[in-house]
Amino acid sequence: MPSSINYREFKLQIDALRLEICREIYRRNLDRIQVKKEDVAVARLTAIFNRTLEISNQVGFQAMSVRDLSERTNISMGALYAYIESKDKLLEMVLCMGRLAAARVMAMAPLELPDARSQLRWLLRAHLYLTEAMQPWFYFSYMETKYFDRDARERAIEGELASERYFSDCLSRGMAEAIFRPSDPAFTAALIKPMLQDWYLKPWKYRRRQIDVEDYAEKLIEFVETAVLLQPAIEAKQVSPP
Amino acid sequence: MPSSINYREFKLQIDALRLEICREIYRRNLDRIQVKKEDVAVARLTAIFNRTLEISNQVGFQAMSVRDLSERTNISMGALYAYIESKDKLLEMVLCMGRLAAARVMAMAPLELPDARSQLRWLLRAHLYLTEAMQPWFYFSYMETKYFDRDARERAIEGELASERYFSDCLSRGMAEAIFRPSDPAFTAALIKPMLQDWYLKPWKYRRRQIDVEDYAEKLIEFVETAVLLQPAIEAKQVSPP
DNA sequence: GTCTATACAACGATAGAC
DNA sequence: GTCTATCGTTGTATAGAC
Repeated sequence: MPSSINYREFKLQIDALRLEICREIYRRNLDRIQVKKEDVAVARLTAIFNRTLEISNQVGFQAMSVRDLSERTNISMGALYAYIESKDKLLEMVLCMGRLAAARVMAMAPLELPDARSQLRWLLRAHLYLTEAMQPWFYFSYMETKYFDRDARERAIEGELASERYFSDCLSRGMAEAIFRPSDPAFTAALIKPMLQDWYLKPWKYRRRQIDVEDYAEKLIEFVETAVLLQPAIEAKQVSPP
Repeated sequence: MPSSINYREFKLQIDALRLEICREIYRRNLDRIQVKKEDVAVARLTAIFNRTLEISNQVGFQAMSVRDLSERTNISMGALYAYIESKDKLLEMVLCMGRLAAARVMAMAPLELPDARSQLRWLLRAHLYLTEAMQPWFYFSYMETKYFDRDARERAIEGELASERYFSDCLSRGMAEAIFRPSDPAFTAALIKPMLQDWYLKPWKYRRRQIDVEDYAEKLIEFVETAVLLQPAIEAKQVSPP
């Protein structure tokens, strides 16, 4: 992935990735899934995952009955259980799908960025674009974490902390390069995280205000850089009133 | 409330407020509550509300069975229903409690603060202290909003937007006073909000790092002021490595 | 591989004794 | 004002016909 990213291109890569990942999940769970025709199974599994996120993000995973899921996917109760074994295992597979996607995207990072500032920009953009492309999954994961079993909950928390570490490392680097203001990098990273999460947690707010991912990315970068750079950009753009 | 606030004092005021508010909720719902001895009823209602938040924040409001609540409050199913009429009405009362508290606290704001900078500081502190003192309610309200009925959901969203308006107005004021950097005040306010919310949404993270409300308030104020002030404080404190 | 029909547990809520 | 016992409903999951 080039260091300057454009959402449209990014989205194409993600969409390709997703098909691949659903196929991988099917293969990983061959013992639990009764349906043996791979193409049939992968297609229906994908639909099942998407509907699960859809319904859960409206009424919650607990409140989503398997009957609901059966109706919305047009798969009968009996057939559905040939794919998912149980509601708990369904959750497990859905979570696995997002984790795989996130890992693959981070692996797309350019190995060396010239300085901490461009690295910070890349991190912010990549985070926003990924969570935009897979908004339902990230929203789901955030809102349902507390209902997960211990193992899944710990993985989710580890994910949160790991992504903070990317930022905290980048901030340390910028301080070492003497282009970032001295501060507590772990804490600053902890402040940046919720601003990134707001994008996928309250999509209604930004849709209403007609702000898209790229607008959000640009403005967030401006805000964070002003707080973090030793010499923030002088170009103080005058904003016209609404 | 003085313009410089201390959490300990703030907490005392909130605790007094809460008893008052539970009594008011009892009186508002006299027709629905079968128990007529006010002191008995208010005491038990308070316990019911607290346990409801406790259980819901672990397993979710939907998954909390009234039986669970009955066991944890040591009130039998029959008796419980003499207080709450239905699970839905219980939710309504719990939400009402928090809304009343938030409104009363905002009414505590000092009428005139000398400049936008001290107003911004007051707003940040008041928000953090209130949500710390009533963390279970704010966590609950955030996580359960999407399950509310239309009316309650709209109220919750209105609350979010209203609190953003406080910040956006303050930012506009600061720009007019020529002490804040020119920028889009609504968007900056939208970025500040999730940093405030992180405090009550991920208490585990800050407990783990031994950061209390006052630490958080101070550091957040520093971060926001650096991003927002035209001439940020020069005192770039060197942070000793951990 | 998919369907309909059904088993069994847990839910919100209420009746009636005390 | 509080309890125990019970109602009808809805949930997850499965059996067996096709």
